[in-house]
Amino acid sequence: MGVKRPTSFDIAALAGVSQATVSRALSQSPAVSEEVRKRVFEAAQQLNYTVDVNARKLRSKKINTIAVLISEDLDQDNPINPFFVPLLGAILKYAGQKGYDVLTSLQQQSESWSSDYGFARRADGLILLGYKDYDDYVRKAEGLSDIGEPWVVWGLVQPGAGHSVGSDNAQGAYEAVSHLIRLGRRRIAFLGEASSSHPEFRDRYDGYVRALRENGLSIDAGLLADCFISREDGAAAVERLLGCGAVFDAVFATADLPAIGAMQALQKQGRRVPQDVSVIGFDDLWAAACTTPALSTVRQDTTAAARALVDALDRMIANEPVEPVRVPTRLIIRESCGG
Amino acid sequence: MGVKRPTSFDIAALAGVSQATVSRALSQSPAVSEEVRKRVFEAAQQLNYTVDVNARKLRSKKINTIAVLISEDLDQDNPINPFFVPLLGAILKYAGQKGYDVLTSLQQQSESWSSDYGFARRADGLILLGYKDYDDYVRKAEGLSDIGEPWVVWGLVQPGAGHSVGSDNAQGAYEAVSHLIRLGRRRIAFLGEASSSHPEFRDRYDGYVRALRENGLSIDAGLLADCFISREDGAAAVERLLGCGAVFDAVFATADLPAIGAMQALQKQGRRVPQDVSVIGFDDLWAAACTTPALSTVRQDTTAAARALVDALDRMIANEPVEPVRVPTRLIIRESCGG
DNA sequence: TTGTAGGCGTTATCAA
DNA sequence: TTGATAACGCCTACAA
Repeated sequence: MGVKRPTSFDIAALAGVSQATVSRALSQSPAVSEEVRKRVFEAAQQLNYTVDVNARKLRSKKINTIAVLISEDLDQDNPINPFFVPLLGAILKYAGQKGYDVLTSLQQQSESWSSDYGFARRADGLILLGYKDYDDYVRKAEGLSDIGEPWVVWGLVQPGAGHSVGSDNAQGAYEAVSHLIRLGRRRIAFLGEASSSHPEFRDRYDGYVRALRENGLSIDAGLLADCFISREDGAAAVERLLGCGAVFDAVFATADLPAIGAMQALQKQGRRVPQDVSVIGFDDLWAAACTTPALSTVRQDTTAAARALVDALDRMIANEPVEPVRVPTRLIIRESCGG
Repeated sequence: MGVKRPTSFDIAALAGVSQATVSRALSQSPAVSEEVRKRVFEAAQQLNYTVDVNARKLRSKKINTIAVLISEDLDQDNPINPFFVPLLGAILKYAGQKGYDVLTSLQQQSESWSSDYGFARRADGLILLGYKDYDDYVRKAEGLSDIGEPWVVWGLVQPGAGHSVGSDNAQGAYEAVSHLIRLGRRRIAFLGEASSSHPEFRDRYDGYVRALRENGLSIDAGLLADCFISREDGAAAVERLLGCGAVFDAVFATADLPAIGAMQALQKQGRRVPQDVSVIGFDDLWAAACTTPALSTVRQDTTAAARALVDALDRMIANEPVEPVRVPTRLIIRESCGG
């Protein structure tokens, strides 16, 4: 209890060198002899010394910290997009390997990202996951760019915007829907939101359309069900479709949660999955393997995504040019689509 | 780009006061007139000024940061105990409300917690989630206590150890098993690990035993299946039981994941859940509502847990006495246990 | 290769 | 209530 923390001067005294040499030795400077370095390390170990990161950050202006801002509320009563979870995990892991500390913050309401993180010298750069309000997001992001604060956003792969990393949503959707068609499905419902305020979902819709077109199938507006990313949304969307008397033999949902809700609703209405209706989701949450039947889905590669995000941020921090990254997806076939 | 960051001296000049006054005004010191405070805030706003947190931490010795150390690897290929996820979320949320920054780290291997976080002045205190190796954990934790570093651990409610918060595991298990008995189940299999290196599971086992005893049922060693917390473990455990010809009409698993695996294995063997076998899990992961049948389970209250963890740490940081906390659980009845 | 000395941007201790 | 002034613990020219 109450151990007084040693400083680099204490180490210097013990090792019989100057404080500056201690600093150099501990920060791996090449300009220090092997013999001295060893003495310094021993002294440090003996006194249980560790560099005070705050003094270091203040003096060196290198923060060595990444902030991950999640724009949703994450807890038991108010869960976030569960896809962010493995993504956050992968970011923590990879950033840690690269020597970054990671500060994670749930963005409750409109705070100012730039003053809270950039100007406050809390982090070298920001990774943004999710955006409740797209316009608000854009405004804040511009604020970041204005002050030259490095940031990367997940999901929106905009041509020209260097600071974005996302899955190849159109291609992933295209492959999923093509697979359904190959299985003989012809009337494929789309569960999702095609509004412009969520470009990722828009891209998935485009992939859906392309797959249909290339196979000579037309888009039936009666098979498009607006739906966001909760299980309840998916169930409600299916019930709406059935209520309107829509006829379909497959469902493609833009996320796993609504896909699961859709399966549950179908089964409640006596439709068999996959015999009567095939279902494919998007994300590959771990729970996709827990449903009955197990859910086929388009897997987003969170490990690759995390690497791309952190690497991009790294380069921006180092003032190097950055290209947008499109992470490939992979179709995971389980039981829910048959075949 | 490259905007030069203003310092408190710039604010002082603009507001026509001394730098010290700026500091006092911005840190809500009572010793500053309303009129001056207002001028200072306006100047700060005008120059887009924010306190440099590193300088503040260095000088004040208050870090205002909590570190959450998760002793498991968290990503797509190597998922952690999914229960930690909403818990982490709730911690992020509550700690954020209390004004703490939260640093999260996946502990890959044996690092020294004390030097990395305490002595390095990275965080005021640590919250520990999970422990791969119990003995290693104990050793490191003792290292923390030796240097007077505040820390709280989730899960192990040890009498006497002030720094622990956990669910009331024994009571939760007791209620679940009692419910099964009330439903007429008599041969209740236990899926879990009763080893001493995981006291939480041990407590759940004790609850199981107490419920049986109080109802005049005896413990049948043939119904105890060793199993850790993955879905595969649960499925394997059930297959082992069936393979041995064990007869049972209910399964209580110490976590949701093995409970889900158990249900899948049972169904694959042609046993109906809940008609032939009732199943109850532990945790109430969100996926519990996605299975068929939906999984009954013992819910751990992550919101309350997060509050207890952060509050306890808070008090330890302030050098106040801390009691161990036992967070109540709640039995959630869905379809998998019948009735 | 090492030492000296100055400063990073605050907060805290004095006087005034 | 405010203003000088001295730390906080380290990094980094610059000089030796």
